[in-house]
Amino acid sequence: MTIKDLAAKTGYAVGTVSRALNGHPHVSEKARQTILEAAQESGFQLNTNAKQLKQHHSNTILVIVKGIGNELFGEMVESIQHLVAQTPYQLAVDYLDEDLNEVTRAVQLCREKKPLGILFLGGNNRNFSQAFSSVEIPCVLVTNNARALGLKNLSSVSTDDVEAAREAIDTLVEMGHRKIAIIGGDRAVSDTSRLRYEGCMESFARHGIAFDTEKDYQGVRYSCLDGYQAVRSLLGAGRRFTAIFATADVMAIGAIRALWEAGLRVPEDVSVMGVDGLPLGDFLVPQLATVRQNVPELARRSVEILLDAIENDSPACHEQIPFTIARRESVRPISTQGVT
Amino acid sequence: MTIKDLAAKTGYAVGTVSRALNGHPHVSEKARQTILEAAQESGFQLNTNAKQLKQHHSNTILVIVKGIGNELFGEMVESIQHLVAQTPYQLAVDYLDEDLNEVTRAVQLCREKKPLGILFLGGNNRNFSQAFSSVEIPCVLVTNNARALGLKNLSSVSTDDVEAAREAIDTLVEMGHRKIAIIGGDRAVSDTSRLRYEGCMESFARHGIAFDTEKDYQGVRYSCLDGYQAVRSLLGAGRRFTAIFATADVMAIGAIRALWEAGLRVPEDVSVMGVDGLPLGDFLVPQLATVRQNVPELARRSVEILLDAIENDSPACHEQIPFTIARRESVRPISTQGVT
DNA sequence: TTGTAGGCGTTATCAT
DNA sequence: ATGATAACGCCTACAA
Repeated sequence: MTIKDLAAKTGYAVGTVSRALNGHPHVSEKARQTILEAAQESGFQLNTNAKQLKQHHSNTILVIVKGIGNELFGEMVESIQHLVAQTPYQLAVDYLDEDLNEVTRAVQLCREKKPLGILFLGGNNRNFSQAFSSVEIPCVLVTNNARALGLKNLSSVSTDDVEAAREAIDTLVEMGHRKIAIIGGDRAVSDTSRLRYEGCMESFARHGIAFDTEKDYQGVRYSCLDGYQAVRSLLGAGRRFTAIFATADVMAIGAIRALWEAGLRVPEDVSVMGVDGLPLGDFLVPQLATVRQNVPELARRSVEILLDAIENDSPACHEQIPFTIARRESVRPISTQGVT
Repeated sequence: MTIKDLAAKTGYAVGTVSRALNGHPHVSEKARQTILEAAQESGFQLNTNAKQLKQHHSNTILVIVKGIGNELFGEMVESIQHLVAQTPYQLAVDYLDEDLNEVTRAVQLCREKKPLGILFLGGNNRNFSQAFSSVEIPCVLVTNNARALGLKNLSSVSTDDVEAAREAIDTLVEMGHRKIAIIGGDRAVSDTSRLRYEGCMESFARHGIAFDTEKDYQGVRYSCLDGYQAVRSLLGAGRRFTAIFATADVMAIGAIRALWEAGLRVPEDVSVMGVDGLPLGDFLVPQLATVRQNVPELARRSVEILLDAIENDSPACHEQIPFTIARRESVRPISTQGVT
């Protein structure tokens, strides 16, 4: 069943059928009716390949999600769908494995889908500096700050990672903690991990707290298991602390379990704070203290900035969205004395 | 940059270039070298639209995942990728919202990608009985038993939901529990929910335990929040029980939180068992008892059955993969006396 | 408003 | 082994 068959069936020419099907102007109401009806009845659908092959641009906004399994991105996609549904544009979502190159993928999808703009959910600055030059449509990188890249068509909307980590540590310090261990990502690989590490160091410096990165920073992957193992190696190495800052909620969850197995209670013996604000954290016992990213706002500004760039050719800009520190049950104030 | 440009550049004809690029036979070693090199150098990539438009079948195996956010499927996709990587076939993964129709999508993707076969991760039997007839390639539905549908080209690999639920309840009963509440899905909507409910009832019947579905079965959605709310309404309605069986781990997590807020400890006051075997469950305090689905095996058999159907035209078959009951910290035996 | 025809980039079928 | 050429299904000028 092709557009030709539909043409034959309705007595119109393929051109008219195409126009009717795509809601283009210059089609009589009668023709539109007849054609749409026939299409409906026969279950006809346009062949995307032929369509995209021919079209020089669609009216699609593309979302490239890096890393399925990242719950935060799941929420964000929902928000984005909501927002874009209120515009004349279509949304296409593409999920990519964590370890694949999102920019390479974008280049490919640009040729295939010819989107109006791209929203990257997650990504690595290095990939952008290497391969982004051949992307010419406006894009927004969500989650990372891309200002330093200085790319003309790449905006960014992110949480201030340095500030977020600094405030997390500030909070713990305010509560009386001075011996804090950090479970983060690999700073050599992930921009975010590096920035969060820097934020931690700033806070330590301001408070005159010594921190032994070699011994009290664990650079691991973002998973429960890695958080669990990180705490075990800290404890195994004889490190002692009254608080742990994990730069992702999932790592914090693993950390809590490892502490529990070692006979340490949260928050009685050790306070634990994560980052992200996963919905799951609200249901844990104890509820997980966290640096909560403002997902709806990240989504809203990303879409706004992208649309503005598409419609008004606005130049790239870089925004940071405020976060909030959620002091939940997994942290508690301690007297500065009682350090283990 | 098209295949024509490459032809001009290398001095060969487009036909030769196409063959070389696709690894087809009847291309001289010299031509292959020259062309591949030129393609490499200029970063040329085939246009998927044109390719798929022309091809009458690809060598792709398609995976349609229904419901991002389902961690179990994430694991399964990984296993599948591993397995298919050892075959000459390519894998394409398509993610679909929970509430969209996976069969409609399959029909569309068949026209677009012309895959050799499809693996459905999750799906609704009703959708299959309605719209599957126009799919003609071999398919495997993973997670649901599709035997009853009697479709010639649809196999299935699943966990026996009736049996799984029955054994879960059996386990709780063996531990001395007789007052058990159930948090499940909507039996009118989900096949799986209905079967698990039946399994529970079978176990109750065998043990001569009365169960008041109206009051002690909560049909909700599969989320932490729904599990949480379900327990609150149970308690609010004055229901008392020594154990809860939640037909998904995420609901169990929410349930535990609600119990905790009501001053009930797990497992001291109430035992909780889930279904799925999410990796996360291992890191909770208490570790979540669960009916653990055998994900690697589900993946392995699904792929094997699909390949067998593709390569040998084997008829559809329906397998159940054994599960295991993981008695973890969230359940405990009680004396039959001490019912709250 | 409607019809006609050329071409999008590729594969595949012919010859050569 | 290689080259020419006709589709694939659709969009889009342009002509009517």
